[in-house]
Amino acid sequence: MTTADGIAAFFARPAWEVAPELLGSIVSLGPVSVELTEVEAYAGPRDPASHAFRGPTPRAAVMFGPPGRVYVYLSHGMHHCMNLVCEPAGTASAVLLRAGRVVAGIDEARVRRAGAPDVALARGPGNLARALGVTRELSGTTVWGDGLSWRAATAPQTSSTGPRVGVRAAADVSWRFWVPGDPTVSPYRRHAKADPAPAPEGAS
DNA sequence: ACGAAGATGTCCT
DNA sequence: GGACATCTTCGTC
Repeated sequence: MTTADGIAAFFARPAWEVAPELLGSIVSLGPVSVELTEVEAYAGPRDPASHAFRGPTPRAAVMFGPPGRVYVYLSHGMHHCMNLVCEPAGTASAVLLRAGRVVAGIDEARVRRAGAPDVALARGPGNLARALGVTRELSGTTVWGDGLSWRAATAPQTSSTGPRVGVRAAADVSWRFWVPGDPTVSPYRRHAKADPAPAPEGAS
């Protein structure tokens, strides 16, 4: 899994399949490395919550490209969010990196996230990108080579699943995956205008 | 050209 | 649980 071809093959599958296997893997940029503890899958044109839902717009075009690249977008005008592109070129899907634990370069991460406790340095997609130093300029680059790098998990992680955070459409598709009980995982927040959550089984 | 919504984070009550 | 900052993106006119 260390060659470019091997990494590309790993990502050349549907995002919902890749996503849980990303838990425990490590993304690095410069001095900072983050071990992923929470991710979300987005399935492209078939997924109303995906930026690729309406086809290859300028912003979403990267997701229609080859796997193993990064898709970075600006959320609410201030937060960068980082995704890893899945599936072969022509098919769009991606995994949003929602949270992780800083395992290298923690001094630099503390500077970038001044005031945050260590467990929160990379908690939430905007904070993860900030701790890592990821900006839109990296969108379209691969996770191998000089800039970003990625290393597979050394052992499979147990994962919990649940609805994705902050999405209005397809609010209850269980494509969020996280390491159960890990303090670096972000809290669940439902979109204010999402359909009401389904009633729990047995509720009246 | 215009405007509404947004894969968020933080602070407030 | 709710408000709001902030500005890009994209659909619509």
